[in-house]
Amino acid sequence: MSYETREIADRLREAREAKQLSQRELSRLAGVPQAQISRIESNSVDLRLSSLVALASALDLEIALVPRKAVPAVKSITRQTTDRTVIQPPAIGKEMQQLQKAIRALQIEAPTLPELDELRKAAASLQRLQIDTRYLSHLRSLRHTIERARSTEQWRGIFEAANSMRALRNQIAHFEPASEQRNANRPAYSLDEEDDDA
Amino acid sequence: MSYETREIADRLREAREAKQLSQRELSRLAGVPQAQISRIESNSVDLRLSSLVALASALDLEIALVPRKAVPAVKSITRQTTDRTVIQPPAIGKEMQQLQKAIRALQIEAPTLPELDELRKAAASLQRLQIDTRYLSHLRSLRHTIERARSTEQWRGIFEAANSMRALRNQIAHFEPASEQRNANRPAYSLDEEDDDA
DNA sequence: AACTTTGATGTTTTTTACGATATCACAGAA
DNA sequence: TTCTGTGATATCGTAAAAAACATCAAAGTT
Repeated sequence: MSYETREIADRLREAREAKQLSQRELSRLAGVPQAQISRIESNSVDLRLSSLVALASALDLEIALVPRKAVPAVKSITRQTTDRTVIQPPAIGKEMQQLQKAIRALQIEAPTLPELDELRKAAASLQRLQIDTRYLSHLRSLRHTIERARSTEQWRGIFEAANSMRALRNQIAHFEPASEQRNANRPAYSLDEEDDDA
Repeated sequence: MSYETREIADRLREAREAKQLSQRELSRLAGVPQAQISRIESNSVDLRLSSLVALASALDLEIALVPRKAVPAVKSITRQTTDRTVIQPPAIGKEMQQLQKAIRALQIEAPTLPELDELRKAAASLQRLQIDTRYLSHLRSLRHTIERARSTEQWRGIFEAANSMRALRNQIAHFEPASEQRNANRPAYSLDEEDDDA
């Protein structure tokens, strides 16, 4: 496809990756088949507006028709508002991903669990800090706690996990105060979900 | 079609009308059949991205994927940048439309005429002022001059018309200085060209 | 090594936009 | 009135996207 559509395709992929979603997950959220998403992102189809809207809105984006003159200003605003994600060391990034995955799995299994929200918030809040690799084992055991709780259906474990996670967050925030509020101007949301679909 | 696409369709129509283009003219510019434009504006098709891009770019618009959070800011910018046109008294509006039509006709007949650009600029500049109905006859005779020049191919008439138009503009700007740059709250539409395609 | 996830690609069938063309009613202007 | 431009529709054939599968190789995890 043409060059103007390329940018749109790229923006979609970036947005998806920024939200740490796989094509399949996005597919579920947007109701667009994964195969189609792959083709769209590689700019090999002339997609219909309905598909674009579905994907965009699943990614918290909106389609705007902007006067050419306003494009630079809009880009600047967009950049400002765009996820400024804390970049974690690779090992930490991976582990956080696993952790999110565990939480998602839990959510599927026990969607009504009230502690679940706590857990998600704590994870989101943790995600916003720069985490040193020395906390890797903490994260891992945190995840194990969650997984164990899930498999045994001992929901108390979730409660404990949420507590430990908050404690960890506070500890990191305390020892590494510089990294907190690194994004002073904008709240931004790095990887938190804020609102998952149910 | 759905509700989110409605807005896009509306934006397209607004942009077209703000540029004083008929569906057929836009059709020519964008290479999209008039019938299709009608369907699109009435939101009765799920148009392909390529069509959207074609129309948008003919209308000097660009498609942007904006984070939800940034939407208000972007709207504000867009509004700011959007041609805010003066709302003329009906009679003046009609006459200005006729005048634009005459210029367009001329453009088709003698596209290479160098005075034509002058003429267009003068008309655009005039358009930006609030024109009192007492200038109606001026406008009308201005138009007649242009039409006569066109039919007789006496291109000198164009030159004169451009001059008179500039003079008229200055006179109005002088007697009605308050109305200049009176960008009311409503962008509305009305008439403005700002920059045409070449 | 066995297993899972991810993104890409292929196939088939169904749906739909698109382009071309032709009207049509309506509104203005001559 | 007559003529012209406008926007909305209708029909038809073609092309293409979309949906629903199924794989598959690569990379990662356990």
